[in-house]
Formats: sequence, C-alpha cells, structure tokens
Amino acid sequence: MASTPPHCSITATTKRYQNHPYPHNQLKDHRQTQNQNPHQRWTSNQRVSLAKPPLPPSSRNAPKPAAATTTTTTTQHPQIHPTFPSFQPPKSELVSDFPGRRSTRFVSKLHFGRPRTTMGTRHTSVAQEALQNVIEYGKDERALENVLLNFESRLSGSDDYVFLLRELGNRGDCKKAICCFEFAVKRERKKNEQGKLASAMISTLGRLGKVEMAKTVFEAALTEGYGNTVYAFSAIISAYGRSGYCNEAIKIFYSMKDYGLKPNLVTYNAVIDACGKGGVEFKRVLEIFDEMLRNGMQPDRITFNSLLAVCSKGGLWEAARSLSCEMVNRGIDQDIFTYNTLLDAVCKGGQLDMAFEIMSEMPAKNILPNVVTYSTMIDGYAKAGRLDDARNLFNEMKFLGISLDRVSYNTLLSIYAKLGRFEEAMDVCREMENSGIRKDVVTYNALLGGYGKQYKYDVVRKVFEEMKARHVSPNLLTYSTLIDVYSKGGLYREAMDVFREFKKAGLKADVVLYSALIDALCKNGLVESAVSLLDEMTKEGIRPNVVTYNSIIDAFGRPATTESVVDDAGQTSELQIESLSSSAVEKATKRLVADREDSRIIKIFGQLAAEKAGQAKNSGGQEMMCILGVFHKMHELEIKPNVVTFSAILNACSRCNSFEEASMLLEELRLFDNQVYGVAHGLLMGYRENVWEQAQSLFDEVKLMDSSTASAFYNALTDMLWHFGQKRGAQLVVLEGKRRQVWENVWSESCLDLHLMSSGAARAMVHAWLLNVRAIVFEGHEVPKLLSILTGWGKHSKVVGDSTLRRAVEALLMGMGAPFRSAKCNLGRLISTGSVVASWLRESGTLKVLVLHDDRTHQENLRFGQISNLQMLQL
DNA sequence: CGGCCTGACC
Repeated sequence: MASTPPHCSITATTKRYQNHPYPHNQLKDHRQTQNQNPHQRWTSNQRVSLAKPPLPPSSRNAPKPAAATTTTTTTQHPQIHPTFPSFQPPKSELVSDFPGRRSTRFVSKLHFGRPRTTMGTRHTSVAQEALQNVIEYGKDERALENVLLNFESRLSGSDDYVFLLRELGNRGDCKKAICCFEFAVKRERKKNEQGKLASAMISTLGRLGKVEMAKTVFEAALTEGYGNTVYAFSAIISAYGRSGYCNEAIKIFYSMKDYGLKPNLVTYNAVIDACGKGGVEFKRVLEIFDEMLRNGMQPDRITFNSLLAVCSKGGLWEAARSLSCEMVNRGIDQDIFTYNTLLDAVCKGGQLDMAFEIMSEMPAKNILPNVVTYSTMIDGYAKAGRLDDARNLFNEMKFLGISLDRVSYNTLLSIYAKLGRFEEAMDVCREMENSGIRKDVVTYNALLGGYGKQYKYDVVRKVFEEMKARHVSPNLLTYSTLIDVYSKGGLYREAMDVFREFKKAGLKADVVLYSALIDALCKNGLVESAVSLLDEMTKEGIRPNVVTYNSIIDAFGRPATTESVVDDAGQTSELQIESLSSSAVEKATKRLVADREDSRIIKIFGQLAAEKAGQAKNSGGQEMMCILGVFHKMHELEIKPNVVTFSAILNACSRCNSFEEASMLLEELRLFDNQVYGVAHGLLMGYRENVWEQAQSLFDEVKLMDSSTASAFYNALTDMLWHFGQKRGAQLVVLEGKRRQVWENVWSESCLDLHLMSSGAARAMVHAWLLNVRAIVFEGHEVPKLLSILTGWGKHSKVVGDSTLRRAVEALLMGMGAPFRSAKCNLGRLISTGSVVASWLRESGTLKVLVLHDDRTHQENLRFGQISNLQMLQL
C-alpha cells in the first residue's frame, strides 16, 4: 500500500503554464531600469553546474566548471583551459585527411539562402565554370559525363569535384550530384580523396533528405574501402538525424569502434543533434555527452546548442538553464541559436516570465532578439493563453522593423485559428501573401484544425481543396487533423475517405494519428476495438503514450454502440508468418498484415457511419476493474499518468454502478499514487478533515496546469462526489476551484455563469451561490433587480446543442422550489427577479434545502464542517 | 553539427 511508484505524478503533464497577465511593455521598461545588467545577477545567484540537480543523476560524470582542467581524462588527452581562444583539439591521425571543415559550414549556409561568400572554399575557378556547364548542358547522364570529360584535365583533385556535387545538391539536383560523385570517384586513385568525395556526397544527400541514397553511398564507400573515416560516419549520422532516424544514427555511432574509428567533436555533435531531432530522452543524451567528456573531447557551442535543443523538446527548462550556465562557466560563446533554443525550452516548460527575463537580457550580451526569438516567445505566450502578451510582442517586433517570416505568420495565424477568430485569421493570411509568403502546409493545417474545432465542415472541405489545388501537399498532420475533426463531428464517411487518401499518399501513421482513431472508437464505447488498435500500433513499432491511454481509460463504462468489429480478413497471413522467413516474404507479409489493419480501420469507420443511435450496453463492474489492468500496463511501459489520466479515472468512477465499485477502484489505485487517489478516495469516503490538507497540495499542483486541464479536473472530481451523494464535499471542492479561479468569472451578485462546468460542479455551485444571495438578503443589502444563471445553451455552449447542463440545473432549481425560469430569448439562461428570489430565500424551509450534506460523514469532520460552513457564508 | 510554427486525451 505504501509503495508509490515514483513515476506516477500528477504534474507529469506536458502543459504547465503560468497565468499572470500584465502589460508587457511596462514590465520590460520597469525591469530594464531596475537592473542594468540582469545577467550578472543571474549568474551569481544561480550558478548551476551540470552535476547538480535539477538534472537527472546520470550527469554525475559531467565535470564541474572549476575542475575542468583536473579531471582524469586530462592525463590521456592534454587539455588547455577552455577559455584560451587559441585552443585546438588534439589531432588524430585522421585529421590530416581533411584539414578544416569550413566547406561544410559553407554549404549549410548556402542551403539556407544566405549570401554567397567565397571564404573557405578550396575549389578553382575552373570548377565554377564546370558547374555552369553541368547545369546548362548536363541534361542527361551521358551529356553530363561529356561535360565532365571536357573539364577533366583542368579540374584539380577532389576539392573541385566536392564543390561541384555540393553546389548541385544545393540546387536540389541530386541526380547530377550523384553523377559527378561517381565520375570523380572512378577517376580518383587515393583512398583519402575518395573518402572526401564520399563524405561530401553523403552530407549533401542527407541535407536533401535523401537518406536512403546517403546510406547506399555510405555502404558502397565502406565496401570499396574508402568509407572508413570519421567524416563519412559523421556525415551518415547527421543524414539519419535529419530524417528522424535517430536510432539508426545512434547505432552507426556505436558501430564506429568496430571499424577502429574514434568519434571526433563533429561526430558527437551530429549524434547529439540526431537525438534532439528524434526526441531521445535528455537522460540518454547526457550519457553520450558524458562519454564525450570522458574521451577528452571539448564540447563547443554547437554541442551545447544541440543539447539545449534536446531540452526544448521536453520542456526541460531547468536543465536548459543549467546548460546555459555551464556554457558561461566553460567560456563558450553563446549565440542567437543558444538563446533561442534556451528560450524555447523555458517557454515549453511553462516559465514564460523567466523566458521574458532571459530575452530582456539579450541586448546586454550583444545578441539582439530576431524573428525566431519573437516567434518563440509569442508562441509560448499564446499557448499559455496570454494573448495580450503575445500581441504586444508582435507589435514590438513590427515597431523594431523585424519583418515577419513564414513561421511567425503561422504562429500568429494559429492563435486566431484556435480561438475561432477567423476574420483575423484571414487578415493574417492576406498579409502573409501580400508580403510574398505563400500559405504552406503548416498554415493550412492550422486553418483546418481551427475550422474543424468550430464544426465548420464546409469550410474545412473548401480549405482542403484549395490546399491541393495550390499544390501544397498534405502531410501526416493534415491527415490526422482531418480524421480527428471529422470523427469528432460524427462524419465517419468523410473520416474514412481521408484515411484512404492518407494511405494512398504512402505516409506512415504515428502515435497521434492512432490516438485520434482510438479516441473515436472510445467515444463510441468500442473499447475492445480500441484496445485491438492499440495492440496493432504497438506491433507496428509505434509506442503509445499517455494521451493514447487516457482515451482508453475514459472509454470504460461508456455506453457502447454495437461492440466490436469482426476481424475476418487475416487468418491466412498469421499462418504465413510462422512458416516463412526470407526477408522479402517477411516484408510482403508485414504489408499484408498492415493492409488487413487498414481495411479494419476503414471497416470501423464504415460501421460507425452506418450506426444510428446504438443500443446502450453498459458492462458494469468488471469492466471498471479493467482500468486497473490498463494502469498496470502503463506502469510497465513507463508511461506516466498525468492529471488528464486522473480526470478520466474520476469520470469513469462517476459511471460506476455503485459507490462500492467506485471506492474500490480508487482504493486500488492508491497503490500507484497515494496522494492523488488518496485524496479522491478520502473525499468520496467522507474523511474530510484528514484529507483536506492533502487535497490542498493537490490543488496547488493542478494550479500549475493550463486552465482547461485544471477545470476538467475540478469538474471530474465534483461530478464524482456529487454523483455518490457527497454533495457537501463536492461543494467544498467547487468553491476551492472558484477561489483559485479555475473557471473564469463564475459568479457575480447578479449572475452565475456555469458554462464551463460539469453538471455536478454546476449544481454544487448553484447551492453555494444561492446561499450567498441569501446572506446578502439577510444582511439587509439590496439584491440586484434581475438574477440570472447561465448554463451554456447557445453561444456559450462547449458542445453545440447540448442541453445536459441546462436540464440538470433546471431540475435542481425546480426541486428546491427556486423561482428561476428559462429566459424566452435564450434557452440557456435561467432568470428571476431579485425580489422574488429574496422572498423565496426568506421562507423558513429554504435554508434547509440549500445547505448540502454528505451521505457519508465521519465524526472528526464535525468541527471542520462547522468552520467551513461559516467560511462559505462569508463568501 | 544549430533555433521558431500546425495534430490526439479530461
């Protein structure tokens, strides 16, 4: 009972945002005058070394700043103090092969459309001329070879050919680049020159996203005996990383030992970069970093920038700040990339105010915020719901003359699209296209998601058509957005069509797409089908995450449409798997299994589309206990439940057939997280006094979440308590939520707005509000002329046309004899004049119906109950 | 070898 797995924390949600709106510019001015050099204060107060928490324990090997020159590694690889600018890394035998690596950087810059410079290139002017000719006359392989033959005698060595193939790569012409490469390699005698060509070819292909071709070149180079260099390995690692194959990158990296190769700085940077792109856990990347240090490598700016990128993926703002401090301690210059990546990590960690402070200190360090800095901050503010701050930064950006780029327009657009403010979204689109930036796939996806969430399916269809007409290729996000949007609207036919199109496009589904599918099944109560889809995705090598599991958990106890889609297509393929082993056949078999799965998904959609209301079928108690099994599975897979999981569990409890069942479920779940489920269980059992303190710290944690996550939690908890007769407890929770401003502007003297609340929360709140009005009456104060209760029917409704809340509240008021009636013009508004309500409140029996009680109480609660009754009446 | 934007759960 006492053992609580450490991974079960409610705070393990991805969204933890603060919510302290304030005028941006005032703050900025204030802070700048208050503190001339905020950075100094930071480094002196918060000097963090990599070896200290908050970093994971595996950082133990990272050197402490002061000890950098005295670590044991220095005996093997003499190190010069990192602050010496003249520091050069120790040379291995291979360094002499390719002195310097300027040309790589050169290509990289060119690739990003930077101005062309001639610095750092080693090609001759003949190469330049050859390039022109290749572009102009090298129409096909033969013509190209002829051009090259013409130049062959005048081109000097591999440098010229490297220039040629890189330039061709930059132009996206990888065919010609390959031709050049093959032409040059054939004629080159020296292995190290051939190796140079191969590395350049691999890195060029990697940059173009042609990872398969890069692999072919790499493997050919190995067999031919010139690919066995650190440079070729680094290039292929980077190529894999770019295309998201970080496991391949890591595998290649570790295989270098077997080839007798010692990774150098660039290799380590490439593999760390690949980890960042592939979403590898920071802890694991630190192991590589530690190894790098152990091998006497001096990490540079790029190393740290790549490590920061790993942190930014996971929102690990503490680790990111430690890394930044470590850079300062090691005397490594920080650049705009460092700052932007750090800011992204801090924003994603929800520390917007800290991010703002870091941004403010940039000018003092001579690094001026650029368009990326602003986009990062603006997106951070937007996700935290701080739209005024976001807008202020936009204005500041315009004021400073920083022109918006594709990404910043998309950031701005996504804010409006999410809010359903389509007029403004269209304005952004227009402004974007007026400045010569075409809508891209990100723009379209944001629009599709936005319109879809507002149920504007006609517009969704139109936008999707426009997108294709304009030759913007839909990507995985496009398809999963559409499938999700259509499924949520019950447009299964359309969802199915999109799914078919998605398969035709040859894209591979990911965890999000599967989760959207699974959720659609769950919402229809098809738990079994959902679970089999979960198995299927796991078989395909896609790891489910907490979101996937949250959908499944939420499905338990939901009334099902006709359960289970029969699987009739796949018997034969399973037999085949066992008897065949050749890889081609295996592939074909896998394909068959996948096809079978696709047809099943299509079938499920078909069934859902054909389904009318569906017979309600609640499988009851045993099904509830399946939740425990799911929890165990999550634990096994090391998937941390979060606050959304908790809310889903509470909602499932509300669907339990009996109090005993619900309490048993919570009791069992205490094994996983005693605080979280202990509070829920305790409140349900009526152990108020003992539990309330724990509940407070739970509420403190929930306070760190974004507002919709927090309100969903309060809604779920109060619903469950209300459902099982713990109405007083429900009310305490709901008032706590109100005190902590979980629901915006819930009540004033004249109006109670329940539109963001669940029915349990709303009903508990109605009681509290009426008691408050009663207090006003009895204190002899004036009651407002008109009192109204909004239940979210109409424009405030979360779900269009859903009147569940209104009916619940109406029935509650009716039962109490409260004189509220539906307003004629607005069905979701219940109104009464103040005087009528006042006289009802003065009636002798009214107080009794207003004060709530728990079905289950315990002796020790009496004192507590009295105190909080008093507190409540003072509200 | 580097940074910012779009999708799923309550």
